[in-house]
Amino acid sequence: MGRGKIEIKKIENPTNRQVTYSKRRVGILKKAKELTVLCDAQVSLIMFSTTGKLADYCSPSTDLKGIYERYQIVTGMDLWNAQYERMQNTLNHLKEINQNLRKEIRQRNGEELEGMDIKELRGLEQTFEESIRIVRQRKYHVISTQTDTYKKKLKSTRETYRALIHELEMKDENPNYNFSEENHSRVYQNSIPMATECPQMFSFRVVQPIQPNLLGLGYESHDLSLA
Amino acid sequence: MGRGKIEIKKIENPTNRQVTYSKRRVGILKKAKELTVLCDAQVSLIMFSTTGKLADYCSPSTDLKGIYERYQIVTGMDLWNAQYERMQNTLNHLKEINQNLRKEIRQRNGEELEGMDIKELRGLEQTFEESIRIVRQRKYHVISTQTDTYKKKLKSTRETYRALIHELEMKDENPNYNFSEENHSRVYQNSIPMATECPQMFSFRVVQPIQPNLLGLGYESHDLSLA
DNA sequence: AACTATTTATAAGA
DNA sequence: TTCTTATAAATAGTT
Repeated sequence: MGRGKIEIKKIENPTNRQVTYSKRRVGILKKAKELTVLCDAQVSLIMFSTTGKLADYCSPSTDLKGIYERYQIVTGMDLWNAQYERMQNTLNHLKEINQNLRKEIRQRNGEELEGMDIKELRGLEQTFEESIRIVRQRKYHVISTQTDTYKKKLKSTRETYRALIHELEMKDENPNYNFSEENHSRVYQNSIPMATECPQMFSFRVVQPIQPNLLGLGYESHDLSLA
Repeated sequence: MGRGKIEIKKIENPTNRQVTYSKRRVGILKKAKELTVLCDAQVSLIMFSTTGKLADYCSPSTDLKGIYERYQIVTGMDLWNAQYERMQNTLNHLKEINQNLRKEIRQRNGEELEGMDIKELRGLEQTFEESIRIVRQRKYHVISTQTDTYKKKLKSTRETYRALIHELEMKDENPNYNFSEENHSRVYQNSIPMATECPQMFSFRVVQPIQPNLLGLGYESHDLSLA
């Protein structure tokens, strides 16, 4: 339809191609609109030119999503649903795992014991016993480490103090006065309140029998009394 | 373009409308194909007639998914991504929760205690103590219930046995022989092995001091010795 | 972008 | 539906 008939194959001249695209784009859009109005049809038309420019039309009674969904229903073809369903499955699986983990935690909190028989209860009890043993071990380890650290700090402070006293002694150059061993002892005792610079420091005594329980269950008091 | 010019508005006669749709559908599909070939464009055309029949065309260089993805990129419009992203977020959130739950369980198993300070360790220990208390309580409850049940069964069995003996006595009609109270006792003792019909039955003794620990911590042995 | 000769699409009828 | 055909509409090549 024009001055001359054209063969339907790619127009090699880019300018020509672009011009033809512009003209025909308008034409097909008009056709799409007319089809929508005349025949009460739902139409979606999307075009990308070689240069990537988008032109589209969608009949006003619907939208792209609606068209696509209807397309899927009619064709049975699936563009996104597979992925969507896979995600949904993963989601449900994770939720299930979550439920089980929560239940496990609740049982470890001593809840939901109704369904368990004696064997299971004894197993749970033993798990707790083992856990409590490990936690206590760890606790003592932490305490020991901290106490050692503070002991070292204290020792260092004492040595610094002793050095200062010694220096003072030298500077005084008073040959008539000498620190006795006893005085030294007093000085060290006075230095003890400096430990308040380490507010977290504490000594502790463990209320524990000398002989460990021979049954190996070790149900002594594990409370720590702060000095 | 035809014998007469028509106004672009819905064709009310359904037959006419259907005929026009058929003709124009062919026309627009041809136009779409021509546009694709002549201008090297990417085209998607989807049409639903009033009767719901689908007709579509998609340029061979791509597919519907490709067209829609490109459409989304160009328009910035989002057809499914919002939902998709929401799911992805939920998924990640669930994964995170699961991680935390697993960590909690590991800590409750006495693993991963490295980062915890004394206060936290003491808290964990107390949780264990409480849990162990509840589990033991439950365990004793289950055992007591079972034992009661078996006691009742045993009592019932003894009564049945006694009744049978009594019946036998009557039928014998031997006035020279009577069961003494002593014999009765023996009979009951013999009946005890019948308890083996209840294989799960057991009596138990709790190794427990008469006086509870006054500190309220109750670290007695909670092992049960099966009789 | 406008023009216009021609081709193409299609409305109405069969 | 399909074919026919008169006519409207689209558009290729030109300006």
